[in-house]
Amino acid sequence: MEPKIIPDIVVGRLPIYLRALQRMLQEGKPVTSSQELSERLGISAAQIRKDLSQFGEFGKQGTGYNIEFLHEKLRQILKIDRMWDLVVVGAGDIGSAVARYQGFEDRGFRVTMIFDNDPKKIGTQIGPFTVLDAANMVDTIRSNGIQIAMIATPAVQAQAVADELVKAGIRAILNYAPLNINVPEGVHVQHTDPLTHLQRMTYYL
Amino acid sequence: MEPKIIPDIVVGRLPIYLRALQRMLQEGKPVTSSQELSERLGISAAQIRKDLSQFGEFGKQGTGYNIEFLHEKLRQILKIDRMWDLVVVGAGDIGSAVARYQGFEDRGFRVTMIFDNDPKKIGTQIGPFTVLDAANMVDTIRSNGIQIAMIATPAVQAQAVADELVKAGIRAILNYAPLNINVPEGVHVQHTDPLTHLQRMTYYL
DNA sequence: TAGATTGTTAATCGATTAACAATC
DNA sequence: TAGATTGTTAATCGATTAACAATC
Repeated sequence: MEPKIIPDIVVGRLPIYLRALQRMLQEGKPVTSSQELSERLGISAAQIRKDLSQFGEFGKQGTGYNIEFLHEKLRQILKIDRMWDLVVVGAGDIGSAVARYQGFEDRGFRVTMIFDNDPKKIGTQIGPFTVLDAANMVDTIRSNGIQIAMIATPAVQAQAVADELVKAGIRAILNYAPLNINVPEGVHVQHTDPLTHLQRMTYYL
Repeated sequence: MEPKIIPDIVVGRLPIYLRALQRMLQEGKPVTSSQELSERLGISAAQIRKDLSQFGEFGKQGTGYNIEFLHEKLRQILKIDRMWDLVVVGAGDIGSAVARYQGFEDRGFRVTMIFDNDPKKIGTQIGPFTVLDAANMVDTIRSNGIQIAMIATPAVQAQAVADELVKAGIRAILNYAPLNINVPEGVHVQHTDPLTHLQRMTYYL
C-alpha cells in the first residue's frame, strides 16, 4: 500500500465535482458521465476522469458514474462524511453573516462559537450564538478540540489571531481578512477575498 | 507593438502583490524586493520578478522596487485606478453584508444598487440602499452602463439571474451562490464559496 | 568599488490533453 | 452485438525554478 500523493490542485477540484453531484442528486438523476460533468463545469472530461481515477475506479465503462455512489465516495475522500465543528473570530458584518449562514450544517460543518475582543460586542446575541470574549479563546478552543476556524477580523488583527489559533490547536483556517497570514507547516489556510476576485476581472474589461 | 498575452494565472497573482504593497505603503516603507515579497506571500522571488517583468521594468538592480511606483503601476494594469460601479443581486444575509461592506470604496469599487425579487424585501433599507425590484433589473443596469455584478441569491435562482445580467450588459460576475454558472464567451465569472474552501482543507486533516 | 537585486534565459518540473484498449 | 464511456498511457503543453549577466 503506497501512500500516493495527490496534487493539491486535484484536491481543490473535488469540492467542485461534489457540488455538481449534489445538484444532480437533487434533480433525481441516477447516473452521469465525465462528459456531462465537463459541460456543466467547464473542466475537460479527460481531466475529470483522471482526477477521479486517482482515488479509485468509481465508474463503469459504457455507463458512466452512479451519482449517489460517487457523491458518497467524494464525501469520504474529503472527510466530510462527518461533522466538523468550527469557530468564528470577529463578530463584525462578515463574522455575523457567516455565523448565521444556514448552508454549513448539511454540508459537514457546524459553527459552534463566535469570538470578539470588543466589550460592546461580547455578550450580544448573533443568531443562536452569544459572542464570547476573545481573551478566553485559546483555552476554549483547545478544550473543545476544535480544528477549524474562520478569521473575520480587521486586517491589522488577523495575523495575531492566527498565531493564537495555531496555539489553540487549530489546523485549518479560512481567512476573510484582506491580508496574507503566515502559519507554521501543517496548518492550512484558505484565503477568501471579494476584492481580489473583482480586481482579477477588471483586468479583462 | 505586439499584444502580449498574459497567462490568467499571472493576472490572478497581481491582486495579491497589490495587497501586500498596499500594506507596505501603510507601514511607510519606501522600497521592497522580490525576496521580501516572497517571504510575505509564500510565492518564489523568481516568480514574482517574472510576473512583474511581463508588464514592464518596474525595479532597479541592486535596489528593488519602489513601493509607491509599483503599487500605482499594478493599479493601472488591473484598471482599478478608476471607480467601478457594481450591483448586488439578492438581499439576503450575504447580499446585505456585501452591500454594507466598507472595504470596496477605497479599492476601486462602489456598490450602487441592490436587487431582490421578494416583495417583503423590496423597498426595505440596507445600509445606504433601498432594495430595488428585480423585475426592473435589466433595464436599470443597462441604462446605467454597469459592467460588474455580484450574485448573492439562492442556488436555484443563480443561473437565471446570470442570464439576465448578461442580457443587461454585465461583463464580470462575482458569484456567491454555491453553484457553477455558465455564461457566454467574454463574460468573466469568479466563484467564491466558503464551503468549497473548507472542504478542500478537511482532506488534509 | 563591493554588494545587492533585477530581468531574462534555459532547464526542470508538473499539469493537461489526446488517444485508445478494455469492457460494460 | 453495437454503442458508449471508463481508466490509463504517452505526448503535449505550460508554469515554475535555477542561474547569471547586467547594472544600480
